[in-house]
Amino acid sequence: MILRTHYTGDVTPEIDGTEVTLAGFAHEIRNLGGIAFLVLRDRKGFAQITLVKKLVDKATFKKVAGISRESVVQVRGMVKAEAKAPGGFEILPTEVQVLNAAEVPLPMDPTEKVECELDTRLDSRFMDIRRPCVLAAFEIESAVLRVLRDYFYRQGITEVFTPKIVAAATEGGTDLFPISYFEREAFLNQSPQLYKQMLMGAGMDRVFEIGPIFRAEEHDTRRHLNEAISIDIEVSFADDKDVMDILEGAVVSAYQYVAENCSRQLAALNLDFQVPKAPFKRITYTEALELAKEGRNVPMQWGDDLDTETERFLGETIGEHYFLTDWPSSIKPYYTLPYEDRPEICRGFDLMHPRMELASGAQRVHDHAMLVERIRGKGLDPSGFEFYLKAFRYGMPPHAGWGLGLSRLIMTMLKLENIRDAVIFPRDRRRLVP
RNA sequence: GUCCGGAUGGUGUAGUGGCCUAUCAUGAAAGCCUGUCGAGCUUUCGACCCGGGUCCGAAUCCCGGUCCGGGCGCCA
Repeated sequence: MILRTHYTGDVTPEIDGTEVTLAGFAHEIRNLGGIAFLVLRDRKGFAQITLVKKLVDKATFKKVAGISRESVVQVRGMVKAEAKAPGGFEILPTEVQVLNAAEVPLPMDPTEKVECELDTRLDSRFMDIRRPCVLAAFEIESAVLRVLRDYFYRQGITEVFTPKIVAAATEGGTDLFPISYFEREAFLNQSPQLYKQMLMGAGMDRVFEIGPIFRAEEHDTRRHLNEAISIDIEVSFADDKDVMDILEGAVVSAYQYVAENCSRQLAALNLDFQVPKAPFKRITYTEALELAKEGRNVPMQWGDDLDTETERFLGETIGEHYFLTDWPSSIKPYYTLPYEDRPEICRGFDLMHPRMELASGAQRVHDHAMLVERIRGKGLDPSGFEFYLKAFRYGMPPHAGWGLGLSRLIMTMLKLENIRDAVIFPRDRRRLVP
């Protein structure tokens, strides 16, 4: 049996006289002597429970006055429209139950009277998420996932899951987490890349996956974590330009849906929310390098990866989402297809937000011989990729795809300072608990 | 990994060799109070990251460690 009839957010002055049962947390208790107020909080807002000493029995008044903050309470009572109360209504209780008392002192203050450091918040994340502005980000994340799935299904893309426990440690340069797999060593996968490409060879034609990726890099920044959720797609008989259109559409749909459906959460975050306009600017790597050289006077060679400072400069200069295209083949992975007439550049692209990279993708190499050659060219041994290469020998359609970091999308969308604010239980170099 | 900064009640902070028996806010405990909405008022409680050193004297200076924040690097 559900222990509430209404969420606080569903109660309005218009239902004056209705009996409701609310359940949630004791946000604050203010006892003024002859009158006491209990503010009950649930995920949709607050409700003021008003106890007038003369009107409620002595035991109830005393019990409410003694409730510790953040205890779980259930309140049955009458809705009364009341201009003096926050939200224009209050609840006159007939019954107040403490379902589970909270210990004191609290590990942090969910009412936000006192600031709290991120590390302290993460140590008590369950309590941190009781704060409306923290909860709002995760509710928006859920909305984004919902609309993206919807967007993919509308385009006839099939949702799949690929393994997170893998044998290959030879995919590329990044560090993998080794794990013990019965009598063998295995690894946590850093990307579904090879698997979603194999599914193109399987004739699934268009697939997407939303799932975790693991990177053992010892990076230590506000925009990297060692466990992240990646939104990946792969599309057959499509090129880089086609999947860039899909990516741009995905990002705009996400913003659009949030703007239309998450006003309460956006208000909790106090955001001035703008939906980006498609089409996004597309500039080539070479153009970006020129722009950076002109604007910043920093020695950068063609073929260097763009450093953080250059990325930031480009972001400030362009000021909105943009694609960086036509990268040097040397700094993109082996599966990125080089231009036929100019093999020094390739059909790889990054989707950039002014603050950081959000996604990267490419038209892929689908020719077996070229793929083997490209793997060798990166100093890797093709024999380690046999399970993958096999799919390229029996009919592999031309294909393209991308991977988008969910938390970075949310972080930039909601102007969060730290990626840890966009992940419920983040995993970084130091944090393994909770 | 590296550079810079930091660690003081449950939480957030003040403090730059003696004035620290450590500031303020929040919190907690007790009391007063009938319209609070960060309620108000009174009383009380609660802290110098760990180890070593310098000094008559260390929260404060030095060394080592641990942890944290920010920048960069790394991030096929």
